[in-house]
Amino acid sequence: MLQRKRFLVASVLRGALSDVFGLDHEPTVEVPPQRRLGDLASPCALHLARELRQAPRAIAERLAEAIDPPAGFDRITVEGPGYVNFHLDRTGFATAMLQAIPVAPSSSVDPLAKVIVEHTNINPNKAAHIGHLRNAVLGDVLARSLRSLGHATEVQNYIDDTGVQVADVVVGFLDLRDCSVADIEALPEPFDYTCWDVYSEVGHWYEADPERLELRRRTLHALEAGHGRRAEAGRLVARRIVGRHLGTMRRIDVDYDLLTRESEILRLDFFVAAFEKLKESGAVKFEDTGKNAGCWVMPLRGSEEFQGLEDPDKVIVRSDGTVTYVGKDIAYQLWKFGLLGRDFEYARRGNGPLWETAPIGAGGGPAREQAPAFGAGTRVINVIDARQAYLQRIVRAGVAALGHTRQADASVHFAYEMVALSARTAEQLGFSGDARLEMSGRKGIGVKADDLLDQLEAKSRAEIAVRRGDSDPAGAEDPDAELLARQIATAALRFFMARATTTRVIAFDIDEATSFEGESGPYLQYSIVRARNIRRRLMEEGLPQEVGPGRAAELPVEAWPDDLWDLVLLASQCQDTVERAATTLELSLIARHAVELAQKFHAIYHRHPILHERDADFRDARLAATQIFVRSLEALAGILGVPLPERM
RNA sequence: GCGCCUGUAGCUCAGCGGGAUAGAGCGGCGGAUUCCUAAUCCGCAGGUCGGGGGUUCGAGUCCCUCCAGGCGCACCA
Repeated sequence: MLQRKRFLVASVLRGALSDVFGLDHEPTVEVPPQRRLGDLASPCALHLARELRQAPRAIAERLAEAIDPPAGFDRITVEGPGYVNFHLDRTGFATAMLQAIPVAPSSSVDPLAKVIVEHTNINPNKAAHIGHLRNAVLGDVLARSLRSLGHATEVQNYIDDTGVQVADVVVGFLDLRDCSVADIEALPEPFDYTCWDVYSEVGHWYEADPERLELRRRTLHALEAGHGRRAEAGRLVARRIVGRHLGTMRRIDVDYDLLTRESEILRLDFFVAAFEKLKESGAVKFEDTGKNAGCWVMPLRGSEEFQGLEDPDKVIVRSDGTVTYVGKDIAYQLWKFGLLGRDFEYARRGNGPLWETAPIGAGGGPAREQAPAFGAGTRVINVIDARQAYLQRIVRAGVAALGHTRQADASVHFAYEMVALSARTAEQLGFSGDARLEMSGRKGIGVKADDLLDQLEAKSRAEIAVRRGDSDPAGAEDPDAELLARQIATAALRFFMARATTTRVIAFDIDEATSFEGESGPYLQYSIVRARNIRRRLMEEGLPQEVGPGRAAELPVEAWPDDLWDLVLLASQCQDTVERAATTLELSLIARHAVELAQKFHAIYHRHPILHERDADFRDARLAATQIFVRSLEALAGILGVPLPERM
C-alpha cells in the first residue's frame, strides 16, 4: 500500500529535480523515523548539495516550493538538515487501508511459473531435533509467503531412505541388538526415540571394532538393491520414521505436497538418465590415474566459483560403481526442472492431500492420471543448512554444465545457519561444555523436537490453568484449553525459529525458546485476542463493531494522533515486507514486522481506550486502526503459521 | 592455505541501494489494574557499534588491514 505512494513521491521529486535544477537524478525515498516528520521523505537534497554547490536546506526548500502535494498527500515540509518530507492525507489513506488486502498476489508474479520448495529432508533414521524444526519452519514460511504473493508453489520433502544413516540403524537393530524384522515392527512408539538411541549406540559400536563397518557397506548395498532382509528392515525403519516425522511437523502445522524418495530415484534409474547426459556433454570424465583413479568426476577447475579448492574435481561415480549423493542430487534437480525426460509414479498417502513417489506397478496403486503434475518447476529453492553450500554449488554447476544456464540460475540454495545448544541449556541437559554445543544425531546430542513441543504445551496448559483459575491443571480435561495450549506452543516455536536471521547460528536456549513474553509468538496472539475482545465487548454493549469506509472518510485529521497513525502506516507496509522477505529469503523480516505491529497496538491499547471514549470521532478512528491492525496481523500470522485463537 | 558467515547494552539480537537522537526483547530497579484480560503497558539504569586506517558534508552500514569465533573445502550426506 505504501509502496505505490513511494513510487509517486519518487516520480514527483524526479520531475522537480529536472525542472528546477535540470538534473537527471533518481531520488531515494524512505520512511522518516518519527510520524511528526511525515510519512515519506527524501534525502536527495543532501546528496546533491555538493554537485549543486548549495546548502542542502536551500535545495530542499526550492524543491518543496516547486512541488504541489501529490494525490493522497496533505503537505510537504523541509525537515532536519535538508530532508523533503511528504505528509499523507491521514483520513484518505486510512479509508483506503480499511479496504485494502494486507498481503495480496503481486502483479509482477507469473501465476503459471511454478516454484518448487524442498525442505525438511530429515534422514529417516531417528527422531527429529530442533535443528530440523528450523529447516521445516523456514521452508514452510517461505512456501506460505510465495503462495500469498501469488506464486504457484509446490513443496517437496526428500526422503533419503537408502543412505548411510538408515543403513546404520538397520545394522543397529539386526546386528547389534540382534532383532528380527518382526521385532522391529513390534517395537512400541515412540519408535523414532528408540532409533535415536540405536543410532548413537551403533556409532560407538563401529568405533570399538572398525571391521564392523563392513556391515554398513553390506547394508548400504542391500538398501540400494532393494531386496533381502536388510532392505526389508530399511524400508520398515524409513516407513515408521517418516510417519513419526510427519506427525511431529503436523503438530506445528507444517505440510507438504509431495514426498520424494531416494529409493525411487534409484529404482527408476534417474541417475542413469542424468549420467548419460553428463557424459554426452562432457561434464563428467573418467579418471584413469591419480587419487580418483577409476572414478567418474566432474571437473570444477575452470569455474571461478571453485577457485582455491584442494581438489578441483568432484567424484560423481565411485570406483566401485556406486553413485555419490551429489550425483543423485543432480539427477533429482534435473527432474525438478523437467529436464530429465523421466518421471516418478505417484500414490496418495492415506486419504489426505499429501502424495508420495511410489514404486512402479505398486499393487493396486492409483492410476497416474489422478496425480497432480509434479516437478517441472521454473524455479527451485532448496532449504538446506549452510554447511551444505559447497554441495549445492556443485549441483548447480552440474545443471549448468549440461547447458541449462537458465535453470542453473534458477537453482537457489536457501542457506541458513545451524541450531546449536546454548551453554546453559547444554548443561541443563547433562552435556558438558563451556561454549555453545553443536547438535549431533550421530553422538546423540540434541533436543528432540517432540520433547520441546511437549514442554511448550505443558507450559501453555499451566499458564492457561492459572489464568482460568483452575487449581488442578492436570485434571482439567478441557478440550478448548487443550486446543489453545497447542496453538500457543505452535506459535512460540514457529515464531522463535522464524524471527532469527538466517545467517546467524541460533544458540538454542530452552528458557528463551519457551518464553511467552516480549518478542514471542504468544505476544502476537495476545495482541489479536485483545483486539477481538474489544469487538466482543462492543457487541455486548450493542455498539457498532466496525467502522465502514464511509464513516472513516469523514473523520477529521485530529482523530489521527501520531501514535495511532504510526500503526496505520506500519500496517501499510506488510506487502512490501513480505515481498522483500521472499526475494531476499530473509524471512525474519516478516516476524519482526509482525512483532512491531503488535507492539504498537499494545501501546495504543493502553493509551487510547475505545469502549470508554466519549468522542465519537476518536473512538471510530481507534476502532478503524484496530480493524486495520487485525487484518494486517492476521495476514502476517497466516504466513508465519502462527495460529490466532479467539481467547487466551 | 582457500572460501563463506559472525563480532552492536550484562544476555539474545534488530538496524531497509551510507542519512534525522544507535533500537527491541530478556535480565535489573521503580511504577500502572474500581475502567476493552497485567501473556500487557510506562519510566530509569546500561553502548569506545571487535581494533586501526581510508572514502564522504555525513560511516554501525562502503573499502583496506589486523584480531577473535563459527562453518565448509571426502570415493559421508
